[in-house]
Amino acid sequence: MRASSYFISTLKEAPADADVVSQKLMLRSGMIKKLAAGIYNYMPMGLRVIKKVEQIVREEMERAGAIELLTPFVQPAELWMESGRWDKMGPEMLRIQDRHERNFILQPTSEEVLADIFRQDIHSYRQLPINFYQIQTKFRDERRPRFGVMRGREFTMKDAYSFDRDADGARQSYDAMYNAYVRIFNRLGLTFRPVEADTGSIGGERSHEFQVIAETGEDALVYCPTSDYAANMEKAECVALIATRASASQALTKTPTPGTSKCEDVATLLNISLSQTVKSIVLATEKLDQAGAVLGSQIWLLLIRGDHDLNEVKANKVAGLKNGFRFASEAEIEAAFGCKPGYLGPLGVKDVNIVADRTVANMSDFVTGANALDFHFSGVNWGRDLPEPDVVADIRNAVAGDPSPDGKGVLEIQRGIEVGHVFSGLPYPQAMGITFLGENGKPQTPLMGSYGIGITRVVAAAIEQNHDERGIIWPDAMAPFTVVIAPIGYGKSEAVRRAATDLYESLKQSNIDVLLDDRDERPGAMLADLELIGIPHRIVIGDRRLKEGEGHVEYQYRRDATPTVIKLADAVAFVRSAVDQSQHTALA
RNA sequence: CGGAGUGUGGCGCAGUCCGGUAGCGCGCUUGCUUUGGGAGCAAGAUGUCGUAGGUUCGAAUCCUAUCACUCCGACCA
Repeated sequence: MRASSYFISTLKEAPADADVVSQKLMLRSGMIKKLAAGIYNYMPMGLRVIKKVEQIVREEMERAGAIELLTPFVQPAELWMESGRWDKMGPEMLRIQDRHERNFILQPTSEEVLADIFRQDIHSYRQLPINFYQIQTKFRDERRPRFGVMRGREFTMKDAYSFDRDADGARQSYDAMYNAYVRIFNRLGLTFRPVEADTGSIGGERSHEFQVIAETGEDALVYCPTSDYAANMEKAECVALIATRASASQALTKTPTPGTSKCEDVATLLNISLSQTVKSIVLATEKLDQAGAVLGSQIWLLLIRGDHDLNEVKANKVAGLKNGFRFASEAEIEAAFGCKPGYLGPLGVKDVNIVADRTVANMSDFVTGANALDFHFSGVNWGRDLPEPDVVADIRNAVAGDPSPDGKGVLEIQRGIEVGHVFSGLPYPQAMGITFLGENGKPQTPLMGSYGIGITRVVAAAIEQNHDERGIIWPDAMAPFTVVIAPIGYGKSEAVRRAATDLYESLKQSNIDVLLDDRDERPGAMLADLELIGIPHRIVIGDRRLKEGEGHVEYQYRRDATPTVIKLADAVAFVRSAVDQSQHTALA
């Protein structure tokens, strides 16, 4: 491609509303242009990158045996009512009406439509397993779109849906997608980590997220450097930090702690470790009668060690809290504990369900609120001072230094950007009453899995992970152009023009995706543009080097600090091997 | 949705408090010079000051409403 007949549109300053580096660089390099909140034009340079990601995804989906199709962006509401998600999804799903006031949605995902396709066209176990995928625009009306295409409302996603006749097949389908994802992100040249994930509101049994490692990532990943354990924060299991409860050694003491309601302050005041304190979190659930009317609220007291944080996803798994909970109101707290928040504790409470974190359940001689303003109890011991907790559960967030749940080391935490997610055991076939005929001639329910990759988010995540103060540093596989030829004085020097054009033609013939920057820009402006856009391999051709010996040019990899002088005659071979080499590095 | 803030040329901003007919930098156009890291000089083009209403002799500026956008929080297959 010649730059003069292409469209390069860069900005020196990023628009004021851009706040993350990938968004700024995508806007400045002319990859995207904002059209509305969370909705972007993909400009030519950006679309090239997206197409390259899509191409790799397609190749690996096909290799894994998935079959491409395309479902409409606009879908009828009926299917979503049938699965129950019409009510469940909330305002995040954009609903529209046609001229006859029929309800439609803009698809946020396509489980229902794929289940419907299965219902119409798959009748026999002989047709299974099958896996359909598409690369399609999605719309999720995020409450607060931000970070450019990282959390846009409209975005491009690859979504695949597998159907199997039995658990064994479902496992194989899942593994095939998992392995395809590993291949995809390796080929894209990204540093990433698959982590175990909670299945969340989509439902299902088994789930992994594929996270691109980046300090600016929104998700916290918990992993064990000495084993293959990795999970996201919501899911990461926390074992009890105290193996067995020590016997009581202190007397129960009511200690004045005026004006100190936080665990940190109490620990400082009493000159004890924060890990000797226990914090109280009060939740409420509604008691309903059979008609669903609210009879009253049930109060729950969750106990977490002072230096830990509550994990609400885990709390949601505790029996009795599964159907949703809320934080108790101040009035409810005063009614149940006879005290304002800040000095709450599990001693002497009635009609409160007490849930202790695994670690808390094994603590002894600990400190909690005394349910009296400005007082805490110290030397608290289970069994002696209060009954054993009603429930012991893992309800806290992991912290760095925790033992790995596989017993093979110590956990660390890093941040990531979720770019892919695989699920198995989805409930939609049951919800929609979908069956096929099994070998025994009887109807069976297929096992469904779904597998997403946020194509546009991959692009942003790649930039978050790979950039410097000058601009983007694309991995070769996603770069809009693999190689750029930057002639100095293209309009003036016949020698430069000829050398640049010859090299350009030769590289094109070698099937290398090459851009010839024949805009005749001044060198400073041209090189700044090319570095901003992030083309990984660059050849600079100028009279100065051409006149040296038999004629030299400069090669520079985008990450290199200084250029390498090479012979013009060797340039094609040199670039070809440089491109080969960096692609192999990405795969290693 | 709660809180905060911003809308002035393609981008970044000043002007608003204190009303007097719109300005700066970048970019863009033309010419000349320049050409190995975002050139210089000269001449130019580009604005319903988000929108609607009001106050006033006069509104970017004051008042009211409205829309859009952004940030923090909550939320998030």
